[in-house]
Amino acid sequence: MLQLTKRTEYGLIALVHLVDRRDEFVSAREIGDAYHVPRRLLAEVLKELCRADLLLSQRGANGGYSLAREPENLTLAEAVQILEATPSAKDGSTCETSAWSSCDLISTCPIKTPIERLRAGIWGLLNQTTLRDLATPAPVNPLGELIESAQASSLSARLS
Amino acid sequence: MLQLTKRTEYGLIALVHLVDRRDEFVSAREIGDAYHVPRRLLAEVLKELCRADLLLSQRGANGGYSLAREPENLTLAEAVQILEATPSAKDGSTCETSAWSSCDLISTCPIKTPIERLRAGIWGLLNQTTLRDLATPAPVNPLGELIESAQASSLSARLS
DNA sequence: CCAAGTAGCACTATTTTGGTGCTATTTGAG
DNA sequence: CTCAAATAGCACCAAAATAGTGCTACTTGG
Repeated sequence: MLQLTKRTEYGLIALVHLVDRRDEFVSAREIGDAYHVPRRLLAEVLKELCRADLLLSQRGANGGYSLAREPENLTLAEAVQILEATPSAKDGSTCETSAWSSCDLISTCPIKTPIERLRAGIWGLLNQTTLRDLATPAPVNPLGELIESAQASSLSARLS
Repeated sequence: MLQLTKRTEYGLIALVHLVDRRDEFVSAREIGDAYHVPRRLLAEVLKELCRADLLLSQRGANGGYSLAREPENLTLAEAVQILEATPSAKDGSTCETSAWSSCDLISTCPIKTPIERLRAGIWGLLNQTTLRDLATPAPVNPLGELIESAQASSLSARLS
């Protein structure tokens, strides 16, 4: 099931924040304070991202988190897949068979139900968009174009 | 909050089903039976779509539902917005100020938080895709291209 | 040694979701 | 005229998901 939850929101905020601080370890406290996000919950999300090897962690004083990869080759698909994962579905085996994993979605890809096509489309968007795209305000990325079109069509929709 | 729920799934299934039955009234029973969807729940969803003027309804024997518009000019954005609407947020005033309405999303469109950009991107995709696109198996539509890219990238992801 | 961190897990209150019950109304057909 | 098959409109419930917190253990720089 596609869900963009607070966990995802906090996780993406943190990831974007870390883009500007490469080769540095940033604490959960700092990020939480910067965006007025519940510190403890954010910490929990960061731990998840760390377990999934999207982040590196440094324990102890002056510790914190840092991107484990260049923002250019970290797709939102990866991040969202981790952030939206149900805590119950963390056993690795059922993780891959969930409705949201790319594999079963694609393996049955003469797609049947409409919602599966829609999910696949959104998945494609997430796969095309990197953390760099998300962090860059310029509209020269997949997200940018789709945001443009959202603007246009919503404007016409307001007139109906 | 973006959520693709069962309601949305059932609603989209029904809408697609109705594409092939223009100028005809199809009962909730028929659709429910055809896709093994709980009849009562589907009926509830169809009523919602009807209240939102996406469907026309005919009461009484031989009654049912029919598309109120050509599939070409019914965007998924509209459908999803209605189907995902919380029953509590059905008061029309707060409906427009929810995080998911296009208007407030766009009005503040020097977008701030990452998740808002992401939501706008998904919204753009939904705005570009019509019910016709969803009903058409051919990949000559926005969804199709993104599904292609989902296939490609998931394949490469499997190798990592 | 200690303060500031992360690691890990369990737990709770609230909200959301999926689904059902019930009654009223409409309408075509026998 | 009556009945069966529909939609219309609520209200309701159980189960699941979500957001958030508590607590303890471990690590590490100063």
